Amino acid sequence: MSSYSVASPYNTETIYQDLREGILSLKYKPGQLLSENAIAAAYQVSRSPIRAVFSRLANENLLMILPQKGSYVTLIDYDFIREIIYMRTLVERDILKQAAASCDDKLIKNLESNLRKQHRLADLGSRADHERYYQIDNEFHQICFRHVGRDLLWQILQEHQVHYRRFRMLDILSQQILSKLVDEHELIAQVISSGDTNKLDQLIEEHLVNGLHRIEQLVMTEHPDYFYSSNSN
Amino acid sequence: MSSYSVASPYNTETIYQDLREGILSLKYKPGQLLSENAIAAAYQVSRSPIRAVFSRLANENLLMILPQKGSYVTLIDYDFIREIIYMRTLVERDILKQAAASCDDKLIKNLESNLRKQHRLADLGSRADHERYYQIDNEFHQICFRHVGRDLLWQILQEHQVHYRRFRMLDILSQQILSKLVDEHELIAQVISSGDTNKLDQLIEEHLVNGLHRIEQLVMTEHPDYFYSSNSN
DNA sequence: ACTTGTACACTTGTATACAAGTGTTAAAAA
DNA sequence: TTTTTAACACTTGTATACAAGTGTACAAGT
Repeated sequence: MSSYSVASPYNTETIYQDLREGILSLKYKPGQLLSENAIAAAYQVSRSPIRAVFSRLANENLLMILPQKGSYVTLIDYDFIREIIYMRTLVERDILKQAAASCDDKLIKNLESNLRKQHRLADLGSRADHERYYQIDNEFHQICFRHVGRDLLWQILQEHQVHYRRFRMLDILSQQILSKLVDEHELIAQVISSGDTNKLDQLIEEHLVNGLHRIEQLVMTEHPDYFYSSNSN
Repeated sequence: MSSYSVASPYNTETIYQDLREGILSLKYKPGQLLSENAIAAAYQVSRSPIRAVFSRLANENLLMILPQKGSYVTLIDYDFIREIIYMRTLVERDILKQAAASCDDKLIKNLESNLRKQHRLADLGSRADHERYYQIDNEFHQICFRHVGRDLLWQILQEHQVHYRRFRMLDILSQQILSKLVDEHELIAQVISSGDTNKLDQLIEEHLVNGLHRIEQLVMTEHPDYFYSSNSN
């Protein structure tokens, strides 16, 4: 290594995280071309580390590599999302029931703290940072998983549901008003602390499936070019 | 390309599938060293395509690349398995209930056909092809998913539960007698066709969790070097 | 005007030389 | 004998040259 001026300030793992986060946050749009040379130049490295990164992204279905043509950010698979939501509903239902059954002051305190954060952001109206809201929304659910000792499952779900994450991001970004989402979380928290698990089934179902309807009606008309249906093709 | 004698008979995708299948079928043992040069030589290609493959495998947590040291087949994460089984139990419970509710002749015919295959293999005793049994076992569950219109979810679960697959393979390989597994499937099929969904919850739970107990008692003592616990470390 | 063909500027795929870290082995020094 | 040191045979990481396919732009021919 020639000491200075040649070495890139980025290491391969950082570049991978960067690109991945860029795709998941919709900074790189579904369908967009990502060229090895362009990315390599941007990060001041050769194509070698970029190719390793591209291979990983392609393997996660975030990038589609077409030999001799180009590499493109994958479209969001609508059918994929539907199945993930079905699974998430089943899991979340069970987790939240357990949380309600073993609810204590600590859990209530954590959930209320999270809800305050959600309110603070929602109160900003259109000036709210929607990406930040996504994080806090996620945190709400994670608190429940962690409370019943399933933090690892939460992490597994996160890592494996990359398509779902882009869908959620798009859903939140297209929300004019965040308060509706906050209200749903508020309701869930109430049910957990009151232990009234009867209402929970329908509540969770609605909370997760609502997003699917919103996407169907609103986003599919605005960004049909972002989506893809593996069944209809 | 110099026409002949130089080009490898393998393409990169084939090599990837090969190595992946090798790891999942336990042909490559957990903890075993896989060197880029060795694999490259075996497939008569340079390190470049192998590195791409290794990157993908590492990203799926099937290979651990230690820079300047070597690349090793990952150990099976015990805590990971536990969480996957928890999730699988929830999903399978719901799927099988739906299957029981919408049971028809076609479903019964498919399940019985599958069970006959299981019996044929189990009757061979110790001469049975255990890897083949794994496939048929899988097929049994897939039939149920497909019947309720969730074939895509089945595929998603398959792709994402690579650790679980190694666990199942090890479980089946260590079974002296396959008939116990066949009996469990037989019972599940009966419940589906009879529509007696009350027993289903416990049945599925046992069917999936039994493997966990078997591994705890039997395999952990025979192959402790195959396993790893992310919680205790 | 239309068609055809060619050159060129892209794209990813592969092979290879070298960089740099690690661990072992064996020889040399204490 | 013990310790230290140096050489060597590995490992993966990076940069680079070239191979080969694709699409476009533009000019020549019909």
